[in-house]
Amino acid sequence: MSDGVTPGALNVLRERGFVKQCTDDGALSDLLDRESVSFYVGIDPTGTSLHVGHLVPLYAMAHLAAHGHRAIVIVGDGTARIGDPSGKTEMRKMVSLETIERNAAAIGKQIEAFLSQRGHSFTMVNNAEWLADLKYIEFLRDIGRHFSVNRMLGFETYKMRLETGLSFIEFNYQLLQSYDFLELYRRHRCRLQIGGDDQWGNIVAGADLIRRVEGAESYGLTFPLITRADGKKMGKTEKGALFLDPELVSPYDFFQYWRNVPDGDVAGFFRIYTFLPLDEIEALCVGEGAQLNAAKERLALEITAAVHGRDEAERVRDAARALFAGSGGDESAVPGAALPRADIEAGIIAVDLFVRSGLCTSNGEARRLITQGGARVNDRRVTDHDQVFGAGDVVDGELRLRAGKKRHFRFILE
RNA sequence: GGGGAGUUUCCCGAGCGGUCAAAGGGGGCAGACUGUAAAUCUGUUGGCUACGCCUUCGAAGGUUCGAAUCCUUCACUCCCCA
Repeated sequence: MSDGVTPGALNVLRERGFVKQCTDDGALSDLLDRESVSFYVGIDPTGTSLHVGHLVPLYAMAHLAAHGHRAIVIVGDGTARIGDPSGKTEMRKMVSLETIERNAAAIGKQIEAFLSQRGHSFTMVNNAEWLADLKYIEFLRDIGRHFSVNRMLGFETYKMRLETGLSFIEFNYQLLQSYDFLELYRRHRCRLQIGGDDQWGNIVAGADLIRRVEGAESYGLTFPLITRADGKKMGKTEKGALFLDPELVSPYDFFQYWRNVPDGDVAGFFRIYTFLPLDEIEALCVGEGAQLNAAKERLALEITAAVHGRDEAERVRDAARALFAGSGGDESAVPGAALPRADIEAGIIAVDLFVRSGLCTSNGEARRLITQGGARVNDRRVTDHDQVFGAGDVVDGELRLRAGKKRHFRFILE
């Protein structure tokens, strides 16, 4: 019996909708109730920032940590050099070593920021530690012999790739990930691996390997693939993925993404992407119409707080309110940029203004926006492409642009 | 190694010597409606110093007054045979 363990961890995950598949529900539940368990999740360092897709494992980690279990994260340095074919229809691009290292460091920081907010910590390991110096012959003899090609070919992920082509290097990914699990078991007594459902095959293979080599039980648990009620891709915006890095996606835009989620997703997203107690979630989501709309604001607030901090979340929430409800509150969190005083005094025509703000990507687009009546400056519709804005249009040191109903931008005079 | 099919604008997918910035669908954007939702309807959707010009149809050359469309070479993908 270890100290600090709160029972019911698996149950919490299940109730909140984190569990898609589990290798042995009962046994894992018992284990988690009995002792502090080291568990791991692997994250591919394919970019400089995590995106909302990574939020599910992050929340799962936080829940498990809250129950006294210890998180290990592999930002797959060694495996990233191969690329996991699971769920992919095409071979993944290989990335350079330096890129991987830089990405891994950035991602580590984000995980750290997320977990530390709730007082949790985690261990980050680099699987290059044991993968880099593997000897091929030894690996084949000690590890490879436990894998049946026949069985692997039966896995859905490989079957799919057999149609389109699967290179040998990718076919080995499962062995390496299994070996990771084994090494973590040896080094940290890691008994549980969690991951997306596309990882099921790899996770099970790892647990099998540990049983064969070490004669020990270990477990795997996968999360469901999160989809949206409207069929849009989760976390995808016009501009691309919804990243956690505020440099890539402003907290305001991050907030707005959740604020505009389809009705049918609200309750489910509350359970996965917030830490609110279930009864509170239920109470928030009972209504429809205006009530549900209000619940969305809360949803957006909570998620933004978990990622960017409470203060920032409230700031952007207030800004959004000011913009949409016209309550005239603090709008400082609305995305904007500085505008040199001299520029505005010289006068800027409408088209240029919108392009410069980034609200439109080309003059043509700006003209179209104006023609279609979607362009506003200081809440007045712009009707002429060449309308000139000058110092006299500056209100409270700002020029406020709007494209359509939802996209806002502030030019701040300096 | 041999034979066949293919690579088109954000995606899918027509086009097969001029009338092609390239049909249609999806997606995006805007308008109406609304709850900052969904559904629906309408418009729009390469760029520009804009009745004209420039860039785009895997890459590079060539034929032609003129090419996404024809020829040559290269790259990649898929299929069949070994």
